[in-house]
Amino acid sequence: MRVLVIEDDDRIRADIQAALEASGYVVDVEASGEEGWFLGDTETYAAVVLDLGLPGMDGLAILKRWRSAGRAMPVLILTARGTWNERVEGIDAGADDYLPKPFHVEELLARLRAIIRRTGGNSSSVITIGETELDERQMRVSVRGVPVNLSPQEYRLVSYLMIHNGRVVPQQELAEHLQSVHFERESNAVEVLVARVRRKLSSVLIETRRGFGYLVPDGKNE
Amino acid sequence: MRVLVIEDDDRIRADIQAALEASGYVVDVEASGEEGWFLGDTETYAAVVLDLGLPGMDGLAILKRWRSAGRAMPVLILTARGTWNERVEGIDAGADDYLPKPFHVEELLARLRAIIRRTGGNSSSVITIGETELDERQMRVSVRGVPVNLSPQEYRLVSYLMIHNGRVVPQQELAEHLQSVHFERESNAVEVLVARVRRKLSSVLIETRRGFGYLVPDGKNE
DNA sequence: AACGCAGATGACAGAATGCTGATAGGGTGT
DNA sequence: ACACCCTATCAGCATTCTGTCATCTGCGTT
Repeated sequence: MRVLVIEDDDRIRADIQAALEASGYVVDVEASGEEGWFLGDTETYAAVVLDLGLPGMDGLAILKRWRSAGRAMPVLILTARGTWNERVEGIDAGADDYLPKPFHVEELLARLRAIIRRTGGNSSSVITIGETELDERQMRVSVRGVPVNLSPQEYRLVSYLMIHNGRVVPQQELAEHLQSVHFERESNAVEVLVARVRRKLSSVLIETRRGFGYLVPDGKNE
Repeated sequence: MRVLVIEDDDRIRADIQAALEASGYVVDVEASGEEGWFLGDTETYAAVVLDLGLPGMDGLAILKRWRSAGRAMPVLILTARGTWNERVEGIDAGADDYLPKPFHVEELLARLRAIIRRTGGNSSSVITIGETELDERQMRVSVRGVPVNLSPQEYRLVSYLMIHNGRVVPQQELAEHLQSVHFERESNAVEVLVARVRRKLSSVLIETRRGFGYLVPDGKNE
């Protein structure tokens, strides 16, 4: 389950990212409104957490541009100004829910789950690439219909790569997403992880792009 | 049987809550319209008691949003203004019954029983997964037809997992739902609870997703 | 063909996670 | 006051996870 977070406050953004990742989401974060808009316009997300008080392009403007371009993913709006008017404005612009700051991360998680469920995030939570299937709701990976027992880190790796299928993901990015505080210097933890996953999946799902990163090929010609 | 009460008057709310709990319902109370809407939208209730004269989001607006989002639980409307017009409006918005203030708690109980009975015959109150059966109306869990004696906490755990079957539920979320507030990561209460439930059910209903949470697999019938 | 280096693999140990039985405090009904 | 059930906590145990190291492998360049 991939979620986009657009929030300029470093602290809040980090908090949200940590909480979402702890809940098993794959998180893209963005501080700038422009970059955020671009990502939401071009990538596919299960949901978006959108701050209204952004420098540059305003949150509401972003939302309106998405909606008028036909992007229908559920959007949860954050704002410091908790006025009723603003809430109405947000809903009118096409927001699915609204959360005034300050908020508890737990509430953010609950509301996010709610809007994802409401917009049918259930049905579209299975990604199939070749013989490998990823069920995000059950957090389960199967090859030829047989469930594979993956450790948390292994699952995160596979889901991240499969969700970003068709794109070369740099090792650096993977390492950051796996966020294990431990690796500092020249660690080959990612490589070890990839090896473990490959053995368990016994398939050619993950390709190596020497010098660049890893790639799960596009699943669109099936 | 879980019931949601949305009413801003403290006195009335407390009265209703006391009466309902005395009748064996599990009651969530909420004074704010927004929070109430959110709960009704995200949680599962056997019925809702909804006051119309709420500050913030109006009762009718709440009801309409639920209905247009497909939430079908029976709703009993309360109002101080006992006009015929308003009654029609409420019914149009999707209310199942209407009770003008002031009222006797006995009448509230009777009408609540009535609308629950009326809409409760539907199949959605029984969930079967494998050999395990959850009857939400009777708040009873059976394995191979044999009723299992569960404590309140145990029942909440099982019902929550079964209602959310097919989805990995994080320990954190479970702990919150069991709403014993003093949960930190320093407690393994959830694990203990799961262990007890497993022993009582003597079945493999609840799977562990190490590092993520617990999962009751899909029952293929939803 | 040789070489250098990014990546792959196997082994290992400390850490993390979950399970279980025992215990005790709290609440309820008698 | 007493007995009983429920439930939170603790401690110990078993298992799994995961980063690191040492050592290969093989790709791509020279």
